Amino acid sequence: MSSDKITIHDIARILNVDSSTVSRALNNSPRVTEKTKNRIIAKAQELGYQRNDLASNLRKNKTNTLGVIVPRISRHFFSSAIAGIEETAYNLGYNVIICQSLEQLEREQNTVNTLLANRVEGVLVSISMETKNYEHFEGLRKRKIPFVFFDRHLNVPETSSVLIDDFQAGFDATEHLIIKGCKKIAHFSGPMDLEIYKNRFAGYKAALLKHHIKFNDELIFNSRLMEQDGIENADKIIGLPYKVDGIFSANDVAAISALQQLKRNDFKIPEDIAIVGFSNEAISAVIEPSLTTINQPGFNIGKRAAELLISQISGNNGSVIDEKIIIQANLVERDSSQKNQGNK
Amino acid sequence: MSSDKITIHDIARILNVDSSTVSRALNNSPRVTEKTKNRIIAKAQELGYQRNDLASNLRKNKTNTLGVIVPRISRHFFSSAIAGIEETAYNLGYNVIICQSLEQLEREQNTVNTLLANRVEGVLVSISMETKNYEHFEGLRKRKIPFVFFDRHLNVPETSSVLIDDFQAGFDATEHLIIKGCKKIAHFSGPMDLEIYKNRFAGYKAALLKHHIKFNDELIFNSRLMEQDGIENADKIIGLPYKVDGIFSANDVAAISALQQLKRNDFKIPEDIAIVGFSNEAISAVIEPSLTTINQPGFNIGKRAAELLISQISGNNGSVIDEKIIIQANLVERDSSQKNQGNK
DNA sequence: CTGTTAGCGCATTCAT
DNA sequence: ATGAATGCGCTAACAG
Repeated sequence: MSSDKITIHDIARILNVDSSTVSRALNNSPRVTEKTKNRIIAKAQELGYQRNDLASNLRKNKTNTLGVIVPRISRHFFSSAIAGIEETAYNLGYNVIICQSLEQLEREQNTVNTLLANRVEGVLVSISMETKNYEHFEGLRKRKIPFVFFDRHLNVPETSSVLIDDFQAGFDATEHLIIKGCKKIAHFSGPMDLEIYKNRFAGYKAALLKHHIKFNDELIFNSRLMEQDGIENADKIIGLPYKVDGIFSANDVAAISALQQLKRNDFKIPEDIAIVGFSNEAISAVIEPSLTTINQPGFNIGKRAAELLISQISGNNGSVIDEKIIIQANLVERDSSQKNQGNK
Repeated sequence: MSSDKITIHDIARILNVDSSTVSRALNNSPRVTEKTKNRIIAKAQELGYQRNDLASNLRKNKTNTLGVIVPRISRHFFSSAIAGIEETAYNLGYNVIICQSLEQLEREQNTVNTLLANRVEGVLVSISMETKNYEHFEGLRKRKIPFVFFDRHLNVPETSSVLIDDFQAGFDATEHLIIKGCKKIAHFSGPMDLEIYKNRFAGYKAALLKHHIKFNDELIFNSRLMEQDGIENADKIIGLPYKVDGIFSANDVAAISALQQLKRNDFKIPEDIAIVGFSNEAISAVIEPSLTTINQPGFNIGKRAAELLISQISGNNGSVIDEKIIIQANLVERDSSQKNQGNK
């Protein structure tokens, strides 16, 4: 009844064999007779034996575990990325420990230590908004634990990243607005320490340049792109002496709250103003038809990042250690002419 | 340089003390002189020592780890719940291992074993759509590992659950439509093995009864409530010989895809048809103003569930072991008169 | 094919 | 206040 704490020794004693035989049998070693193997497995099942992975991993000095650090698990982009990571990890026999930094550097540092203490064999990380340098990842390097950045990265030598092509996405977004006829295009930008926001901003500027539209510093609204920021940005836009006719927002949260705030002030979207914002699969499924979005392929990024990391762990990376994998984001314009939606 | 594999023995050797002293010092035991303690801590830091939690946990027979099983991490309700779980766990010094069942019973069974092998001290679970009985949780019970269901639960004796009041939510949703003037209200229901769908359906029927509207079996569309199901449901509604004027969908995914499909077929929402669907914080933030939603407080449910579980682990549950905590969901009607949105 | 022995890294009892 | 000895549960090297 009480199947509390059954060990291989318990099984061994009952069956009059040695615990090492039990261990071998349970690990399906070829060095045990089919007959005893079956006896052992049957008894183990009967007693409800469960291997203690702590002990096993300690002994083997191998955990088959990856660490993941994301800013916030409840952001859909990250939970999709985790789903992608898990799929790859699961198929390749790895477990995953997930940690949140909650956008705080200090917590990010702590999570690295937690992962280290848990002897993960590799780490996937998307840095917090507060993260400016990679000191706290040096411990991983020293211990030769490979790590791969995804989406939000730092330029660390000999470290790979899996990224969205943010420059291109920013360029596409802005050009899309220009082609629609917009002349005064505002940009909601994020912390410039983060490559992704820098690159999106660069894409914005490049598109203006290409189309001979003068860059206007007044139209750049820098913030942390939270819900409240979008509202405030919208208010500022409304307050400007001239008319803004387009917005390219570097994320969806601010884009959506700005959109709602504009509507509350009787702006018509997109007649008065057109918006492009980064988004993700869930939100873009329900978003306003008027809001063009750039799809962030979280699942694929997670998948690719995990594949890359595991290949580095296994050492079958043909000298490619400082690789940047660039994944294209898709500009998705939603309108009622889009018929063929939602198939599988 | 190579801070590979530093153990307490390494530190002990260098400092000419015993490893047990190092262990004590590193655990801030009062049984070591401040002086040696400082020397040890300094040296540990210098060498980049990191405790091996595998060994530590094995020795202590204590992992301070909770397991979480959810159907799919990328569904916002679940990732919010996980965020709530993590907050509580983090504050109380617990780690969390997250597993996905991907709605498959077999994977759910496997995850239980994985968690068992990892010697978690408690488990939080939201069951898959395929789960009909609790055999595979018996191993937890036998090992005296407490587990708590959240959101999707089974009636297991002596097991607590943290739930949304689905009956009430279903009732509110349906009554809302009736008060709006709807007479022919369709219901998109989910698998009836799951309590949540059963209860939402019961709430629907109760509201009809209260308002003397005859129940019509033809208006019940049972499915797994995926995107494609919503589209198919919408098509069926369009094909009916009489006019449906309201829909109560038991989840958001099907509600949204149905809504889009109806629009594509020139139905006006909500003039032709009104919809209430369960939803979550992210989606309700961007959802059509015309679509009334029922907010699912994922974060709070996760938080409460984790608190309950940890209190059971600690044994300071005053004999309350089979508790049902019911959390109210909020009906949120979105319309343009809603001014004061998005404030922190 | 199976048993014996050893030790992964740590925390803890008991001794001094 | 510190050291010595032990074992958590498991796997692996070496015997036989």
